[in-house]
Amino acid sequence: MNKVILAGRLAVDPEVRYTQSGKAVASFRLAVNRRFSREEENTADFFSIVAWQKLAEICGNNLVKGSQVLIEGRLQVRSYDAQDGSKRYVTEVIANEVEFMGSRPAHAGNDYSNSAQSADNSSANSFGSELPPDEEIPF
Amino acid sequence: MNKVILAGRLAVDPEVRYTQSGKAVASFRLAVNRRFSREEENTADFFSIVAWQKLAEICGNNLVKGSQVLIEGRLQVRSYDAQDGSKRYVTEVIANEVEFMGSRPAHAGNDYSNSAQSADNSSANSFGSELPPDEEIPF
Amino acid sequence: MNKVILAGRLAVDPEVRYTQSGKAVASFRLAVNRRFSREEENTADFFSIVAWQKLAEICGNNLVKGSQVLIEGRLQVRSYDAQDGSKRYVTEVIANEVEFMGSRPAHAGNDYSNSAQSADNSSANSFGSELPPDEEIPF
Amino acid sequence: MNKVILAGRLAVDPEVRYTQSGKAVASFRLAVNRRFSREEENTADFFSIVAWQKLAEICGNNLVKGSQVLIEGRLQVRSYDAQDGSKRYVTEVIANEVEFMGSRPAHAGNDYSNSAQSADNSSANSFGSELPPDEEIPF
DNA sequence: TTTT
DNA sequence: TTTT
Repeated sequence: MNKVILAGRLAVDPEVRYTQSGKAVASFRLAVNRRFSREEENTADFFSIVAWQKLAEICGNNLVKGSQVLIEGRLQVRSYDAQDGSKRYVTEVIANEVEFMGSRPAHAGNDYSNSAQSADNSSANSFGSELPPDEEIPF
Repeated sequence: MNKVILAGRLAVDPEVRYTQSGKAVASFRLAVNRRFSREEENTADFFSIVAWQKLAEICGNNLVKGSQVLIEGRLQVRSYDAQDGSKRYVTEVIANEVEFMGSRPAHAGNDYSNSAQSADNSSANSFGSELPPDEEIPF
Repeated sequence: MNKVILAGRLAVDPEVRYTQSGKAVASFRLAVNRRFSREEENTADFFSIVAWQKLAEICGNNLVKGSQVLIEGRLQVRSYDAQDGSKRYVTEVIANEVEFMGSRPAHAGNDYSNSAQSADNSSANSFGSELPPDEEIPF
Repeated sequence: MNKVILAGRLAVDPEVRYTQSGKAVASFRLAVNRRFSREEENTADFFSIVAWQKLAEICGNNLVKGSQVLIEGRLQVRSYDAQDGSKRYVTEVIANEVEFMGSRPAHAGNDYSNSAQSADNSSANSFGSELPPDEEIPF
C-alpha cells in the first residue's frame, strides 16, 4: 500500500516531454494549502507530480497554472546525479488519477472535459502511470 | 486534502529526540515494497516518517527495525541548510496514525500493544502530529 | 485502518439535530459521480454522511444542497429497527474533515470560510467525529 | 474521487460465483476493529467486500476466514428486491487491490503468494473491478 | 450471520 | 544509508 491523495492548484503550467520510446511524461508542481493557518493563509507545500502516457497528455491539454485538481497516486523516490557529482534524491507523486475540480483560472480557454484516470477504456490503462524501466526519464 | 497511506517495514530503529520545548519527535525510514516486481522482489522505496509527541513515544517504545506498520499521515516538505551553504529540501510523511501489523521481527522483545493514533483520549491529541512552529527541529 | 475519501455534491441541505446530551449531529446524502460513464453522465452513487459536534455545526452553517465537498472519514454500520420489527443496517460515512470546494450553487448566500476539520484548536477535536456511546442518535 | 481503504480480517471464507458471461465475482464480509475500544476489544464493523474477475479468483484461492487483509477500493450502493417486494439497498466496497498481510489463521494450508491487484500485466486489468453492466449479479 |  |  502506497497511496497519496492531494488537492491543490498547479503552481506552473504542466510540462510534457517524451521518453526515447515515445511515452509522454507530464510534470508540474502542485501547491497544497495547509489547513488552519489562518494568520498565514497562503502557507502551502509544493509537491512534484508526475503523470505518464495518456494521463500525461490529458494533463498537458487541460491543465494550466492555477488549475484546481484532486490527485490520487503513489509516492516514489527518484535519484539523479547532481552537478557536483553527488547523488541526490527527490520524492515525487506518480499520479494515477487527476480529477479537475470546480474553479478554473480565468485565462484558461481550454476544453475542460471532466475527469481523467490513467486507467481507461481505450488504449492506455493504469500502467501508464508506471515508471517505464530501462529508459531515461526526460527531466 | 493532503493524505498519505503507506504499508511497509522500518528500515532502522526509530530515533526519538526532543525539541527545546520538550516535544518528542520520532523519525525513521520506512521501506515500502513496490508491487509486482516479481523478478526483483526486493525493490522498495524508502520514505522518511516523522511522528510527534505521544505518537513519537509510542513509536520509540514499540517499533524496531523490521517492524511492519501501516501509516496514515500527510506529506510535508522541510527545508534545511546543506553543509555547502545551499538550501536543500526533503519530503517527509508526518504520521497521524501508526498501526502495528501482523508479523514482527523475531528479535523484538517488545511489548507490542495494539495500535496508536496521534489523537487519543488522554493528554495528546491530533495536534501532536503538527509541526510545532518557531522551534528548531532536532534533526 | 478504516478510511473513506469522497468528492461530490450534497443531494440535499444538511439536517442538524442534537442528542440528549446536546451534541450536534449533521447528516446529508452525498452524490458522487461515477467516472467514465460518458453516455450516462449523471450516474451517481448516493452515500449517507454524518458529522458530529463542531464539524456538524460548520456543515449546517456553510453547506447547502448542491455544495461541492471533499470528505474524509470512516465507514460505519448502524443498526436500527424497521417498522416491521426487523433489524435493518445502514452503512454511513462518519466525516472527520469536510473541505469546501470550488463551485458553489448560485443560490448560496453563505459565508463560505475555508475548510473544516473535526479536530481543531478550540473546543472540539477529532472525537467530535466519534459516535457518542450510550446515547440515542436523533435520526 | 471515491476511495476506501480498510484493514481487517475475513469474517467468513470468500464465496466465488460467476456471472452469466463467465466473470468471476468474489464476496465476503470483512471485520474491521474499531480503534481505542480498550475495554471492549472485540468491537468491529462488518463490511461487504466484492472483487471481480482475476482479483476475485485470487481472493478465492488465497483467502480464508480469519485472513488479515488490506483492501483498497470504492464505495458502491447496490439495490435489490427484498422478498416482500420492496426495494432494499446495500453499500459495498468494490475492491481494486487486496494485499495479504502478516498473520494468517493457523488452519490455512494455502499457498499465500504476495499481493494482488485488479490491474495487472497479464489478461485482467483494473476494469475487472468494475461492475459489468447489463448482467445479473449472482448473489 | 460474523474476524483476531 | 536501508526492511521482509
